[in-house]
Amino acid sequence: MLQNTPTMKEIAKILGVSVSTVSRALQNHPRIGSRTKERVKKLVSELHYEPDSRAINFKNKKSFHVGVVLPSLTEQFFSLALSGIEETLMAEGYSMVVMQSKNEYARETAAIASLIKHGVDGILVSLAAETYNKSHFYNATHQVPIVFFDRILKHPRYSSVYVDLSKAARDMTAFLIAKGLTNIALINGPNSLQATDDRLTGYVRALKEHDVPVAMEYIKNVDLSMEDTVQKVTDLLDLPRPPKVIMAFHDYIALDAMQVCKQRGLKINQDIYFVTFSNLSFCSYLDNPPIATVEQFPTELGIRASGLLLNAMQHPDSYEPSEIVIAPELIVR
Amino acid sequence: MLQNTPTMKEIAKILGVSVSTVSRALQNHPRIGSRTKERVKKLVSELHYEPDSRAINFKNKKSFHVGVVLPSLTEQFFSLALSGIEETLMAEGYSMVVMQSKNEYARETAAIASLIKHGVDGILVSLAAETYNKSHFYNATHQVPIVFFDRILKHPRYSSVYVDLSKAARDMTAFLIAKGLTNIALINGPNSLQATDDRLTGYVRALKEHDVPVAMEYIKNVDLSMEDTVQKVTDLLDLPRPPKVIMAFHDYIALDAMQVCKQRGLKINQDIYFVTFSNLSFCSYLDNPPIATVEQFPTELGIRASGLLLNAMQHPDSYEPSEIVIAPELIVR
DNA sequence: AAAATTTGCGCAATCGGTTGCGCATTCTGA
DNA sequence: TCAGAATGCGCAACCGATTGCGCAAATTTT
Repeated sequence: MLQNTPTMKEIAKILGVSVSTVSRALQNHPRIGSRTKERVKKLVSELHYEPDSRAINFKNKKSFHVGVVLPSLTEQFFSLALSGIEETLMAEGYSMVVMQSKNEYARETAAIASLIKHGVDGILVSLAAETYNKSHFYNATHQVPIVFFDRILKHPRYSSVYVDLSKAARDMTAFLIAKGLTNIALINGPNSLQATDDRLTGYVRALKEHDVPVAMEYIKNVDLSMEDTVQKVTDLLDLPRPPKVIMAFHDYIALDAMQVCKQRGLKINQDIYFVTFSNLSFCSYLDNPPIATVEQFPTELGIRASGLLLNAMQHPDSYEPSEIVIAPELIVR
Repeated sequence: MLQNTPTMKEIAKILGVSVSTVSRALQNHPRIGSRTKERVKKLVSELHYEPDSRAINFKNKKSFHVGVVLPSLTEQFFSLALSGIEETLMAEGYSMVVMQSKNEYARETAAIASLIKHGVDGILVSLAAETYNKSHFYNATHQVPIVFFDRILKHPRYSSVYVDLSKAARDMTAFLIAKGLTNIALINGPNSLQATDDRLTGYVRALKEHDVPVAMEYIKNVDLSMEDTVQKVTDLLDLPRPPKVIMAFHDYIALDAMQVCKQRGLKINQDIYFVTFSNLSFCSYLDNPPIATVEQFPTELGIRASGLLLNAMQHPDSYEPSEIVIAPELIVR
């Protein structure tokens, strides 16, 4: 059923010319006669000849493929980033090989190895939550340039693009304090991520700047399971002086937390308030959405990261790792 | 900064053996002495030698890449399908090159052409809403096997995997009638999609089976813009006998439709009911979610489609196009 | 009409591996 | 001790395209 396209050799044989003539005819080389060019082109289109891209990539030592490794394909944040990446790469003739780590260290390592094996020209990575050991990147870097985005690896050797979450947390906290809401709990992400640090830093800084005491019992880290979220929220609500606001690092965490609150008879946006760090579209459809959130511009993140990588791939000699920090935007609903 | 790995030639020269010996030593060929094998492997690991995948792919006439073309990366349905595809392909050593058509014909054509150029071994496609002309697939098929999923192209030449939406619509309609809700409006998708036909067929069939008259003014098609949805819902509500239920082909369409209803003072799940065809996770967080929906098993869809494609790629000679129909599941909340 | 160009095309190397075949050398058995 | 087998390794072709160089014929120049 699948007929394979002919090779240049076959074209050449039929026409009684050499392979090099066919090659040059197709490139409109000036030293090939116009009569010959026409004959070649005619036969090429008749036989639906297509050059073997594998052969060309081999010769050129390029594949025009970029690997993308991210925690999850189904999280809207990464989908949006991926969409930006795809558009940017397509415009430059590159295509995108996508793998998900599912936040597992083993998968991430396997993905990087697989990408290298498949011969990508560069890699974009957003780290898995589980990744403590980073040695797989140090090896991979021998082969191709790597750019980190969002969940980055701070290291002078790598380029990275990320959102200033410290500022986001600081602005958000300041906003809440200004509204008179000072009992702010922070439900933060896994400690392995730089972003978790950053949010905490911004939160603490804002509290101190406004002379609000930092209550350690208000600061929780959750893994990404629903059970853990339920547990931590329960802990918070059971405190002698429960928080008036819950600052959740992710919209889905906030949604789960809201369920817990509702079950305990608390009215959202009345007895307790929520704010989050990811401005996911569907939250605007909720009857009682979080009162404020942070726009992190995921698509922009993807675009900028691909831009850095394209630059690294196209000018490998002059490539120097760099860092792009995107300013978050506080959104009050 | 990026040091390139040595080639076999260099390894061979250092060791004073031939390239073929190095190659065979790395493959544990029985005719190579164990002493030599060790020397080769030692040097190989010292120099961090990695075989050039482009050379190997070239020789093997395989790239172990599969192209995936879908309307959007940011729609949860396709994200889930993509996730299933990724897992299935990874398990077999294939990786996935993703491109989005954004429902545009031109982008879809360009994507297919680009994938062929990049030398993928097979392609998975979910059609763009705008795609009326399908000739780009007929050409591509000369090169590699193509499998359609969800938004399929019915043609004996192609394999396809899709959900039986006719049955879904029929079951859903029957469920509503059984609840005594007979004034059912259908907000359907673009006419270019097979799924749109199927939903209409199932809807009409169920109505007829239960002797409910089919009201043409209850049947609307929307493009994927919010404005159009608002317009069509307004039209429905302005009817002398407005519908009691709105059956929306997509959750986001339902959400937009709900907003219109709310603005007109209608109470969701009281004055008017909603049902949808896509069981997106966040709807369960709504205070008044659609009373029923259809699980379409998008991940399963992706898995099955990749399975068919893997089979086609691994056994190209015995490959015969086939069709997999997945049964939808009615979910009553 | 001879010399200098220009035009048209083929030869062969190359990219980095894989693999069939053949040639030594060593080992085995009678 | 000597044929036959087993072992260890190299030569060279090959995958499909690109490209520098060279050679001959046609064309232009003097």
